[in-house]
Amino acid sequence: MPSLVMTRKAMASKDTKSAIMDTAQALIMRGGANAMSYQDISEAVGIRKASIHHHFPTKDDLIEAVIERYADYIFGLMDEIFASKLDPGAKLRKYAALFEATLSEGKCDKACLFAMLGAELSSLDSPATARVRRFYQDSEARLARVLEEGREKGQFHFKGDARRVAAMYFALLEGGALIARAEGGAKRLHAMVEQALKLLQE
Amino acid sequence: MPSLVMTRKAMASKDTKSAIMDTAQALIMRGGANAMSYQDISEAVGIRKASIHHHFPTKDDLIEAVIERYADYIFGLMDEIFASKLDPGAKLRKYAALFEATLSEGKCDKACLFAMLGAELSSLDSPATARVRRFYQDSEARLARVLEEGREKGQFHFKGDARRVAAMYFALLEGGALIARAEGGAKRLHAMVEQALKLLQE
DNA sequence: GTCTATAATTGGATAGAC
DNA sequence: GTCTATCCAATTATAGAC
Repeated sequence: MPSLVMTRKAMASKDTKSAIMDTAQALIMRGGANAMSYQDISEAVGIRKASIHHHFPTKDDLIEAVIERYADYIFGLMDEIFASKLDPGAKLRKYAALFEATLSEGKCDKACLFAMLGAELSSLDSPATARVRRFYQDSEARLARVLEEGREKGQFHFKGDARRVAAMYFALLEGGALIARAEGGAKRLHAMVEQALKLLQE
Repeated sequence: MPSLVMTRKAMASKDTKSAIMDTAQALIMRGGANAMSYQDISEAVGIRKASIHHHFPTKDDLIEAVIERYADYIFGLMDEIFASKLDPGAKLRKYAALFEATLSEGKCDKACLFAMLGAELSSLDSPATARVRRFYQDSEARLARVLEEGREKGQFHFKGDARRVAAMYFALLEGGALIARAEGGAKRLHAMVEQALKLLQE
């Protein structure tokens, strides 16, 4: 079941650098960048704090590397789903399923990396801030295309700019995952998504 | 213009304790609890770090006090809006306007306190975690009542459980505020809200 | 209730041996 | 590329004078 986290196979720590990034990513998705420390990573990966600095001189370097890799991974998945032969509704569901699957993994404690960083925007350096902004833009642009496609095919019924509906759906997923983490988990998020799609399709 | 932040009048630091809480709340709404320190508060309020400990022995005590006060304040506003003579659609808009106004204040850097804490759930102590959960539940329960009212009056058109739609609308607001902070601000969040209401009303 | 002073810990980061 | 050792700054928190 694909999720926002790379699969075991894809993340199977081939090298130390990847292992560090995998751990950092998991920690950020759990508690945010401010709650992620070199000490935590050190213990999880099994190397010393100083060794991490060899791969990522500063914490901002590490965050940036994780961000970049995550964005590439997500947009890869998104493009695959959205370019498929599925009908528009199924595409939106499959995309949402990534968020749901992330909540299902482990202890239901991970949300989208960019939802976490969005909350911590004020502590991020300016390249990271810009990257977060771009992730939101690019996600919404892709969603807007699928929504427009669905409207043209008569599957979705809404008035106005598809980009607005895209922004709505995206905010629902990012916010919904954060909220569902507190209670209900994947099932709860799924219910929100289905409700939104019902409104779009009737 | 009322927002999620207490108005100047209501928060005008009558006493040091309130001033500390006001500052702590603002800092959490900006960058989260992990990014809020006694040092920051000390500088903003104009007292020494040690003095803060006299009012709030531990950081968790401070967070809990802020949480409790904030929840009371928000539910006070919500109940006032939802008990008014406004039609259901107007009630939902007025509630959303609180989130929008929060983004408009100052540097567009504040989101709902509980959106921030939701992201940092894993670093919170268990009373705080429980309080976050309850805030989500209680918010959704109130929204569900208004949605049901709107459906009965024929203003809203949706199928299924009103609580699901409530969860959707709430997630949209909490997530939308986080995202709109990165770009677009209040106007952007407003567009998402209007789009959601359009889907509900047509 | 506020201050000075200080403890105890942790965080990010560097130098240099192996 | 990893380690030990160390540094410096920032936190949370306490003790005790005023």
